[in-house]
Amino acid sequence: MSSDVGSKDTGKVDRISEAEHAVMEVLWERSPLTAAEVCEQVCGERGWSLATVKTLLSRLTAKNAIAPQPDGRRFLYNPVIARSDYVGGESRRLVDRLFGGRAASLVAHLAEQEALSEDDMSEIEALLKEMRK
Amino acid sequence: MSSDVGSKDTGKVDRISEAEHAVMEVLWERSPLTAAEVCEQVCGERGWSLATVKTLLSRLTAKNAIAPQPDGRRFLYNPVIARSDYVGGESRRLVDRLFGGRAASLVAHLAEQEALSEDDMSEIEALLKEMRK
DNA sequence: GCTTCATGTTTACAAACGTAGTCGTTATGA
DNA sequence: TCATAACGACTACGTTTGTAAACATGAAGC
Repeated sequence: MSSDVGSKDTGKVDRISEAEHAVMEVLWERSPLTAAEVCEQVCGERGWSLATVKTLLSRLTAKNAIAPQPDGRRFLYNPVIARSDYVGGESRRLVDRLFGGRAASLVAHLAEQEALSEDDMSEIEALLKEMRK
Repeated sequence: MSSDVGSKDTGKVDRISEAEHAVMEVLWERSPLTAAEVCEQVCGERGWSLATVKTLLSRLTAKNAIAPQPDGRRFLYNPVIARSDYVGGESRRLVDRLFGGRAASLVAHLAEQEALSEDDMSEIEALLKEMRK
């Protein structure tokens, strides 16, 4: 599949930038989509032009984050990496970088900063209780 | 206090990049420090030259993240922004961007990904219990 | 057939970033 | 007094990112 011997096609995905991430969110929400359809979802919100979306789709394709599937004249774009993988990776990066890899420290910090509402806390407690057994 | 009328000195701090953050960590650990001293702490670890550290210190100063305090021929650098503020900001950004602002979702995700050890979970539970009343 | 529209590809360009070298100046030891 | 080392300031340069225009090409209506 997709031979092309000699091209560097490690299955490894590059880091996704902020703008690129906005496009990924659209595709995670619903896919496959055309460039125009992606634009419909984000161009308004971010004040982008279709050209911008096209560029981002190209870059994401180059980064192996999405896969263009030919559909006549155009392409339909599909996410290649799962949202949960991305989210997990980013979360881990943050925890590693800022909390020495200790996830509990992150929660502690959020709690101290009052970043956690009473509801959040109950929810987390319930979650943990569930996890535990 | 640092009059200098006319210069754009909003107390607002710019976003700190990854490399810059490494320097901040050193200064948060101990300060004030000279450029050479900062280098002693990170140049080995990151394979940087002293020149690189000097550049980063300049940029951080321009971003109002640190404040150079004259000491004869040289400067001693101090963090201006608190580590907890930075950490809080970054955490919030992540939660907003990836979890729709719901911190509990982040914790849920970490839990599902087995990113939380048994110890982490106990620790968090204890923390929450403490917080609650 | 020819104009027009949609679409991917190429090129552009400024700002931010990572990484570092050079320059000018002053303290300092010989 | 003179060479040298230590510093901050300035300059440099390739890459990534944000944002988009120009271009080529094929589809589609007229």
